[in-house]
Amino acid sequence: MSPLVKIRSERDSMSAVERRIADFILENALLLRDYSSQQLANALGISQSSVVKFTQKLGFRGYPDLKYSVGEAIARDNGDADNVATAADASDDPPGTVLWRRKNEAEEATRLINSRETVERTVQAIDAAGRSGKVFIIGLGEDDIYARGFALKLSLLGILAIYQFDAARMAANISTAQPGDVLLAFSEHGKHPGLCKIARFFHERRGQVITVTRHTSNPLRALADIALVVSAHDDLPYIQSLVYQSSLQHLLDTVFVSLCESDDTRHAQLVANLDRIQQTLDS
Amino acid sequence: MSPLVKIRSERDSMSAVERRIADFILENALLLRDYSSQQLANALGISQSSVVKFTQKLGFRGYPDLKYSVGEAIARDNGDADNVATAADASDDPPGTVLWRRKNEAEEATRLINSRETVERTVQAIDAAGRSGKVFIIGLGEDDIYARGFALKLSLLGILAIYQFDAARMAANISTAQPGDVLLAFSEHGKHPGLCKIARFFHERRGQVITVTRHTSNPLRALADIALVVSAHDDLPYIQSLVYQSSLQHLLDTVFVSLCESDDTRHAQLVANLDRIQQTLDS
DNA sequence: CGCCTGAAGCATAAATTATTGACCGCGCTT
DNA sequence: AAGCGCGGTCAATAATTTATGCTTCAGGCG
Repeated sequence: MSPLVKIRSERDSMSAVERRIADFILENALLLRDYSSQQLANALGISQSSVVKFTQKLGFRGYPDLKYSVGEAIARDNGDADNVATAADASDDPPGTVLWRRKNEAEEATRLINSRETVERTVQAIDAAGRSGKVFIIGLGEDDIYARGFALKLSLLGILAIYQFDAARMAANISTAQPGDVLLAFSEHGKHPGLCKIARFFHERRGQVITVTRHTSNPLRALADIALVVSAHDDLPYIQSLVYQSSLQHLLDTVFVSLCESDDTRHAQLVANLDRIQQTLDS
Repeated sequence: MSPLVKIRSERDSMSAVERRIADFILENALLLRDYSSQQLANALGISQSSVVKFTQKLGFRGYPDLKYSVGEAIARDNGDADNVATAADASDDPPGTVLWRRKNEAEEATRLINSRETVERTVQAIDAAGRSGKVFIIGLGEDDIYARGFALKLSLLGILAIYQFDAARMAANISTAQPGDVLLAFSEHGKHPGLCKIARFFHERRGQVITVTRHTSNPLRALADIALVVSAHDDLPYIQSLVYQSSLQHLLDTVFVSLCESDDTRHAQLVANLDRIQQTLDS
């Protein structure tokens, strides 16, 4: 039980000195952290032993025990209140805190708009393609590095991933596509005509098209069998760009983790690959 | 800030004994209530003074202060224990929620260990180099895409950034370095001898060396004029890797945003560049 | 190889906490 | 009214706990 509640409940049956101690603790619980039993006694003009006896009467092992309990109680009551409070006056936050909040909002929003089912279907499609076929990946503009990063990760899982950042070359690659293969197309605004053309072409060859775009209605997304979407907003364009990228990254990471955990073989292969890379790098 | 997060974040840069203390506290935070510094020392077979020094290094006033803080942290976590519990086994979280929590912890820890001052100095060094000199950027292994992404961003700000992912070529580039130039070296584990050699060489040419590594003590970091550090942990290696990357990204974003906001000219240039790119892509 | 730095322990000082025993005032009994 | 018991308080002190200074040792570097 909360020590503060306990103190209040017993207050009525206390002696005068004890009651003064009780009142002091109830009123200054926050300050207690910095008080030793001696200091508390001085503050009230009483002896230190009275303080200790007070705590023992209440059933604590001693003064430090009471102090610890009061600390817990305050923390519980405040819950995350003080986080919120300190968060409000942002001036002396560690650097990056504001940005971090923006990112969190966007990542959360992104999580909410991609249903479990969408993610699941994505994972299954890539998994299936990885077993018997190929995964084509294309990302234009700023998305290219994320596309490329994802392609690298897939290859760590033993999935054949073909990455291109050039629409024309990708068109050539795609002519080798088989039914069951997957095309992952990244485009923030989904407006690139070349990319749309590729998606259509891929679709004709009976491949599954997965698009990754901003959460707007856009031509590319309209062509998708599965559409992953990213939410990210900020008034400042350069912040918005960072926020978009981190949400995109998080979405991809989510898919990747699902993929890892969908299958023990893949998982084992990944761990082995990571180890190997680590050793190569450190040498 | 939560002492447990703090302990985790600093764990990497600790000595063996300190790390054992850290692990013990992280694993047995609940038992801490009943441990004096001496008992804790006995449990680990180390000296009591090591325990006290450990707490002081972390910025606490002493052992009781740490203990009190841990008590608060536990209480906060348990405070809404029912909420947490129901949320946890409600497996109908949106996908990616667990990963997101991991990332958040790591990003928070990373924010804590890079002081405002460190970030400021980094920004100023890059800013100065951007005006009258060059910024060299090298990233090996998995860090390369982050190094490259950062180089691209700098160039959007009108800062001359020279990116390489190859130690040998970078060595050649560096021979053109002038005093006042900056070298940004990325390496998760900071153990690559070639990179260290480059950093030393660069230092001789009176350039500022900024390193970005995991928050361990490592040879590369030791050579730095300014050391940015990343904290990231998870039991599963592939999760840890994702978490590391997102913390790294966030750190870089933080620096980038500071850079943007340090100067109106740069800011304007950036906005113009972003617009231009956008139009090019959508066409 | 010698120097330096930092980590860890030992011994000890300082502080905090817990207990003891004495004193006081109050109410109750005789 | 005097004596007695009792709870409450305190000063003194014992016990425990925490903090610090000093020494030693090991690893890195010139």
